[in-house]
Amino acid sequence: MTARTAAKPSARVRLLEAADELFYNEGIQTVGIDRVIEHAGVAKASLYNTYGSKEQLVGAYLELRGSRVRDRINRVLESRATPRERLLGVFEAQSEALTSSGYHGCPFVRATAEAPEDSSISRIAHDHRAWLRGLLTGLATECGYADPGSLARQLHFLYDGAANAVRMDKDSGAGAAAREAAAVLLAAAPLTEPGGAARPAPGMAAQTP
Amino acid sequence: MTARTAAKPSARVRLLEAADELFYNEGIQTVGIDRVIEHAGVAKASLYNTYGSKEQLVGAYLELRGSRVRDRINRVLESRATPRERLLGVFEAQSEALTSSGYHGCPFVRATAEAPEDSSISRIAHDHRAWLRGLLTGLATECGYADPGSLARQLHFLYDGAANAVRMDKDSGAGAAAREAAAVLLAAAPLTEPGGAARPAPGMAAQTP
DNA sequence: CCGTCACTAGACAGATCTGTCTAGTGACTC
DNA sequence: GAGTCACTAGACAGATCTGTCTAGTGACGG
Repeated sequence: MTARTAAKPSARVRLLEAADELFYNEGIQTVGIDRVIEHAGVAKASLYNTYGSKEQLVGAYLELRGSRVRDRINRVLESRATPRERLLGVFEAQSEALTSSGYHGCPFVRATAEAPEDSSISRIAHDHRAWLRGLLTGLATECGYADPGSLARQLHFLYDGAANAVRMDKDSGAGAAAREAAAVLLAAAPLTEPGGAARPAPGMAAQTP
Repeated sequence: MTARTAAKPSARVRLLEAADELFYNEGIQTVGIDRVIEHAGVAKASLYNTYGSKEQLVGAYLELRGSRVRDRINRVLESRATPRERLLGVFEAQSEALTSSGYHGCPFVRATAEAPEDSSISRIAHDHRAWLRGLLTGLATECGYADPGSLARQLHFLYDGAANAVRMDKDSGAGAAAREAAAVLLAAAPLTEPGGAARPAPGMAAQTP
């Protein structure tokens, strides 16, 4: 419904674009409604007619960010053949985003830092993180790792750590460095033994069984 | 100067304690001055006489948090003999903090997320991060790793990722998991070859030389 | 006894924020 | 031509925030 065929974007779209730009670049609490409507070139009543409240606009902004990230990762994974290449492909997709100009850290981490513990922001962030965690765990399972959950968790640390380093240390090579570290973890993680003993992980092994 | 011998803490101390508790638990922007002075049991004029502004009180809060973290790490490292044990000791010190009740993520990450890009908050966070990065790099150098800077960077990803997972996923075992991942990276990283060829890293090796 | 010092209690100013409400405009359809 | 729909412009209310200012209190030292 409400399909716009013409060239001029609707107030809803312009508001979302303005919110995306301002909330991501400057933070959610520090950007007021007036800034958003001014940047969108839209009346204040349009915002409250379409989104209802600032909180719901913030929710729409985060959903947009999340879907972009998921699309980007899925797009990269389509061109990867093996599960191992796809696991590393997650980090390559992230590197694309991290090295693009204007990257200022994970929008979910930043929004959650500004929000109360149990807000709708936390819920959206949690859903997105669960999606990524599930993706990593599934791929690790396909690879035949003995403990795909633990491996996915460690890979997730690298993923988050790299995003954080770009924001806090202006370390633009963090994505590539995280990919290298991920490759090391993949090479070292123990596989399930089908018949005999697959290579049993250098370093320390075996959780308490 | 201004040493208080008696039992009742000064307004300065009570303010800092209240700021520490409220800013860390609820965020900086969302906690107003009135909440802080009420919680400290102190008059508003006392705050502005001692700290001058909210921003400076926030700075004092972050300095306090940072010094506590550094003290905790240094204390653990004193009981570790080898450089490798000390590197892992950093993660063990972090695990202590991460599993203590009331941990809500890295205060620097959260404060930076709320602050403009170039504020005093960012400066304090940057200094603390540089300290940790330097510590990791120095220990990696002592261990004899061929590229201590890269290894320290990857360990830092794990460190930040674990803290983030505790906050965003309520993953209370993240600290221990990060320590295990760190051990794997340590075992796999190439050492400098003194005479012949030291074990040359499984997985992929060698940056473009 | 008197001055100093650290502090309290709270009114106040000025700014800013979210959200509501009124009035009106332009395009499109029946 | 009339009605509907999406939208604009901006005043307004009510709350909240930082920071200032006045007036006063109690302890302590010389």
